[in-house]
Amino acid sequence: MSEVRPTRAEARLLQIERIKSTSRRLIAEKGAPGLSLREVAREMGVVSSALYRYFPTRDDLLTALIVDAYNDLGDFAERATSRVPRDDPRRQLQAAASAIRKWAKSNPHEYALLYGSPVPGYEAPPFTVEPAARVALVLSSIVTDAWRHANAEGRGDDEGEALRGVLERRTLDGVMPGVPETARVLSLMMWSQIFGAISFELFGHYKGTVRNANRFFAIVVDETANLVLPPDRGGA
Amino acid sequence: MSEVRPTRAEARLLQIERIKSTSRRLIAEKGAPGLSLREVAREMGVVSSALYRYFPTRDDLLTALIVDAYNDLGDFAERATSRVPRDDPRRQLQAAASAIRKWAKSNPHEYALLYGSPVPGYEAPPFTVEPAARVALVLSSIVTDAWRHANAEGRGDDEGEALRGVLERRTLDGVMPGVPETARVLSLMMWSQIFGAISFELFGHYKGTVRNANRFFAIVVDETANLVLPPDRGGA
DNA sequence: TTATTTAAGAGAGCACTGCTCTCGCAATAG
DNA sequence: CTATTGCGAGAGCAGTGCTCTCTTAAATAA
Repeated sequence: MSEVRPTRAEARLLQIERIKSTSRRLIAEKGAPGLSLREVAREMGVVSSALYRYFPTRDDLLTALIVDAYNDLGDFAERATSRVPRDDPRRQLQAAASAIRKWAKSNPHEYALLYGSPVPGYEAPPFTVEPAARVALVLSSIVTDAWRHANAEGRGDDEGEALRGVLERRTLDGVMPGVPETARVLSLMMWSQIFGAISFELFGHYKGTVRNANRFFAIVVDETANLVLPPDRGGA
Repeated sequence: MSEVRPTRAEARLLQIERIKSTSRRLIAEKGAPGLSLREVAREMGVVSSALYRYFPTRDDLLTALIVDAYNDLGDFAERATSRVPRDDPRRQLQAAASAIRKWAKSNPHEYALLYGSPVPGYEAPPFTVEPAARVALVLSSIVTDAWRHANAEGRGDDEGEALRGVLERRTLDGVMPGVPETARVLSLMMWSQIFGAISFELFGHYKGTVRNANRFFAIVVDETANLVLPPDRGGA
């Protein structure tokens, strides 16, 4: 009979989920900085102090939402990538980038929470790092796979030599094995380029200059793909 | 004798300047979202309601600070560019980009105010557009000058043909006359690339991947310069 | 100069915020 | 059955943006 009425632990998880979902709703309406615990409580028909049983502070609630959002975006990008055949890394990059942009445009306030100004004084807890890295992982593994299958070489090893010390070794050796140093550096560049373009579009900086944002973004992704992908031999 | 004691209009401008400078100081310490009118007033030894004689609302004060910051950044980038000989557009781009990055790292909270998440519900007043465009103008005129002096052609006109309709015509025709459509599009790409890289660095997204941010940024700028500058004929 | 209009700061007050604390009630554990 | 623990309610504190009224002083008009 412990199923008709939820046990205490179940009820707790359920309530946490309810808090997060109404918070997400309010953020979608008014943005994350304006999220008010009291309003969340009001929406739930509960008094504000009750929320502190679940999240000791407003920042903790925001952190939980950030982690969820990172995972949501990561899932979305992963699924979009996996729908493209592995032997077409260029189209995989396009799919991943488009998915990221689509997610951003569907969840602009959550995107701003992840990639906009960090809250001053807010230090991201360590457990947010891994979910945050998932999107970057999607992009970097496309590049890694492409190089693995191409068996090609970088732009010249003297250039690779000149890049010694630019990147952290330990983190990237595990993620992008066998990729020439040049392509690794350019992958990070691609990463910030994609998010930079999305942020500029979403935050209104393109107003007055870019007319067709879809096509502009496609060009941006294609150009950066030229930089990071191995030179194809005879392909289309 | 109307100089020992300032006239009313002078005193007003002086007080406005005092409000903005203490606001800037507080923003530098705690970030723009946490800026409190009451704290500004307290710091000035004045009661909070007095500030409303000068700025009808908190957003208006922030807008004034944003305009000042855009102009400050624009000046800074312009001066840095002008210190480089006109016949070396690559070094001009590097100088401009480095200046932007330096300004951002010296004024991180103001940078976040300009290029981070827009305040939800905050619509940038029209008079902020021109100061905001100044930095972009610095970059685009370097590219424009380079193409003018090179007298070169784009990457092929079929490609330029394919780009029809991507950009707004009127605004860009006045700013980048004589530059092939491809280079125009890539200039906007460079713009968002530079700011994307700076934002990622400043907002902590490179933690764990980029080790030497200075060198990484130099590489990013150099690579984007390859895209936007006309192919040089025989130069170093 | 005198009278009048105008600008500016002081201070009280309203509705809101995050957060703390105490108090009861109900579900769980021993 | 009793003791413990978890949770919601409610009051309260210090802070916020913003409005309103009152008083004083400066600029302007007569």
